[in-house]
Amino acid sequence: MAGRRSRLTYESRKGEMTSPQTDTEAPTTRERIMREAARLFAEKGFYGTSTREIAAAAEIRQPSVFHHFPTKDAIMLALIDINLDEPTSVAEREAQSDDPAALRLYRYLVWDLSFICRCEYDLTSAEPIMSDPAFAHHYPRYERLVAARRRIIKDGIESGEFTDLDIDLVQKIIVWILRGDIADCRGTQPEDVADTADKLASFALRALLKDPSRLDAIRAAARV
Amino acid sequence: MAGRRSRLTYESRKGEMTSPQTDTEAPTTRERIMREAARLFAEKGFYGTSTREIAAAAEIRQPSVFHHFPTKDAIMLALIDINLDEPTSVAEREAQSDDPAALRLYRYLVWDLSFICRCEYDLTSAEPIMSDPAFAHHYPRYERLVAARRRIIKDGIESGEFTDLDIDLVQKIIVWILRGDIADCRGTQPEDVADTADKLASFALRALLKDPSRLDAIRAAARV
DNA sequence: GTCTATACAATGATAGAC
DNA sequence: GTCTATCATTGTATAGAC
Repeated sequence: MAGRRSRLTYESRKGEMTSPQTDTEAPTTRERIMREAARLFAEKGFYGTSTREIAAAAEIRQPSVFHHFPTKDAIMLALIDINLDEPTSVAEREAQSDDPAALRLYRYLVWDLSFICRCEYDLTSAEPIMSDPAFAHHYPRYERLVAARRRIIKDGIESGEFTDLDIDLVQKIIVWILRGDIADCRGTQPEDVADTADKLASFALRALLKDPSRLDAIRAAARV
Repeated sequence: MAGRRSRLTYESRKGEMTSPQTDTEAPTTRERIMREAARLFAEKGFYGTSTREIAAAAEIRQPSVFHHFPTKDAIMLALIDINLDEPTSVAEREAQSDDPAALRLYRYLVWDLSFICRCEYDLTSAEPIMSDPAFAHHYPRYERLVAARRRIIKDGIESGEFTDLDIDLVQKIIVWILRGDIADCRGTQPEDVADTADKLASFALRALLKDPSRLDAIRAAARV
């Protein structure tokens, strides 16, 4: 049921999304530019990748890139959008839920970790660029995602489900795990995605839960 | 005793090190170049930082940089050295120890997390550059550090101290925490360093330990 | 050891034909 | 929508005076 709902949300948004995701149609030039740019940004960084390399990988000439994106920055911005839009929406929904915090955190983590690996664009470069002064305009958007995650952790500590740890430190570790997984999952098979997401989310919850034996019940509850 | 020993190792090495660390002497031009380069690499990436910017920050002219380093790459290589040399040495020593794996992992983590924050060069850029094909020559050196950490985790799982988790996944998470702390600790006060290192190492061990109530005993044993 | 001057390749972006 | 041709700028690195 939960899976069904998120799938519908997904489908209904597809028209306005920049990604074809599971479509079988041939990718448009714009999509090819984004895909190859994301791959190259992940490998050599945003500044280390030239528009000529992107064009070559997308099999067009360098000036043609600028027909689809006004600047090189705009390609990065499109990737940042993908990296922030849906994850923020899901995190905010979980932040407002009345379920136990441990269940909400587990659900969010599994969803985000899966999203990361299923996304056809390599988002490795999109996370660390948020610390780049040149892209500082997007701090406020990122802060919404941070605030939603923080809320869930805070609820868990206040309800006594989680050990009384430093909220911001826990928040940081969660971001590091998400970023690490982004950088790590390039090319992972769809089979392993759900399994890895479960293992990573379980690791975090085992460290957080005052009673780690609750973990299996939480995992079972999330599968409903 | 352990603290004394590592301090002596430290001091005896100082002559051949590129870093003045706790010295009160004015930094040499070479040190200033490395410090400012490290700071700028962390902010805008290796490729996003020009030798002109580095020179300006170090208060010299751009060609003067090339009197101290043959190429721009060589500045990065000097930072990679600092990021790998001592941590590998400490990890390999702990890998060969006969102490319980949980204690060895905790000790290594606290040492490395403290090293990261106490290092006067911002090593943020040195870790991810290991995935950059242009710096692939250093894979073998990095692999030694990875192997030593892996050994400790493996020992802990085989001895039954740790939950039976995927070794490589645990290894990855530990790297993510170390990298995250590197990127996070720029400008942290020396007071917080030991406390943050303990909290991060404790988080990892709480997730790993089959019996989390052992954590406080481990922390106490490491303080001897 | 630092400087000025400069070589020369690579960069992001534009103009205008097709 | 893609191309060729090109521009202004910035990049790393060198030569040689002081």
